[in-house]
Amino acid sequence: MAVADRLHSAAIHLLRRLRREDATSGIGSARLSALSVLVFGGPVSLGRLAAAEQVRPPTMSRIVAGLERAGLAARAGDPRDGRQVVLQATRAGARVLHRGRRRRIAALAARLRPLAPRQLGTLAEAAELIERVLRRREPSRHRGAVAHTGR
Amino acid sequence: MAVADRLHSAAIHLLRRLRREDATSGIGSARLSALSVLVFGGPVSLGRLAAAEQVRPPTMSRIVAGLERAGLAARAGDPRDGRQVVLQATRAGARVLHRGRRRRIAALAARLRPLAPRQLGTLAEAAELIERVLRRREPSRHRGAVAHTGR
DNA sequence: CAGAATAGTTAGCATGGCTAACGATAATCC
DNA sequence: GGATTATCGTTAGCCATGCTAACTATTCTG
Repeated sequence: MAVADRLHSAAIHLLRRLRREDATSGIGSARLSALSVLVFGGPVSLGRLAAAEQVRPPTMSRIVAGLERAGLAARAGDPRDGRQVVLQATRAGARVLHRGRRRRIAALAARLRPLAPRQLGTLAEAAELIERVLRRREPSRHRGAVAHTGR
Repeated sequence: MAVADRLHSAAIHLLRRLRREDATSGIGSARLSALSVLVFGGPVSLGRLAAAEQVRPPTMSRIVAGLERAGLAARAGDPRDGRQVVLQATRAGARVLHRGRRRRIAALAARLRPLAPRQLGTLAEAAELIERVLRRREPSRHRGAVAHTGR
């Protein structure tokens, strides 16, 4: 479908551009995204965080290691289950998250500024449509433990 | 700006959903994206391709090396300018592109299917707007006569 | 013709995906 | 209770993709 294709390309290029803001904020996109789950969702185990971010546990293990090294998140053992690790954002983590997010949004907003109100409306409507279709259940899949409605 | 925020989130969620499809296509998203420029846009120099893909020349150099190694694109010297390299998709490249794209956007297309034609039009227009604003020069940067390889 | 500008490449670093293999802990099954 | 099995996370090692700095080769310019 041509629309799916163009939308796909546009999303790739959009996020690729915003990556540059990440570089100046000193935190990569995977860390920023995981951190946002911790800040807005509260403490969670590593496995659940990996599932929420749709990555494998080893990947999340390394992302968390980076966050910990930077003092943005902390690990704690679960007293009831010694295998699990409970992750939580630190105060500095919350601060950095909000700052990085603002920076990305500001960069995008600057580019949208020359658009006409009608065009902005089109973008807003498109964003709404995208979120809506993504919220639907996976086509031709079981109604299992998917959840992850996004943030 | 609220629109920027919503668009940002929508793009993140969209690509996160599609990331899994990448793995099965046998070609990474950067290569797929660059290859698509070659297939649909025809022969082009490396620098222009890098600009179109919003990455730096060394990055594109390596992406092209991968495409070449896989037999999906070919380099040729520009007879008029010995510094430039002209890139072109091979037949195999075009074949792989179409197959990969189909696979990559299959999930998205399935999700868009229930939308009304007018809504699909909104999404197409939004994609076009995004690509356009991304191609503008950086706002609030000094306007040297650089033009950055133009477009 | 000498020097500046331009196009690509190479080298090296960081991030972020993955699988396979390995503990360590918990749950289950005689 | 002890052996087996299942689950959780980490480690090791692979590959892709971003970047800057520094280099070569070519072209343009003064």
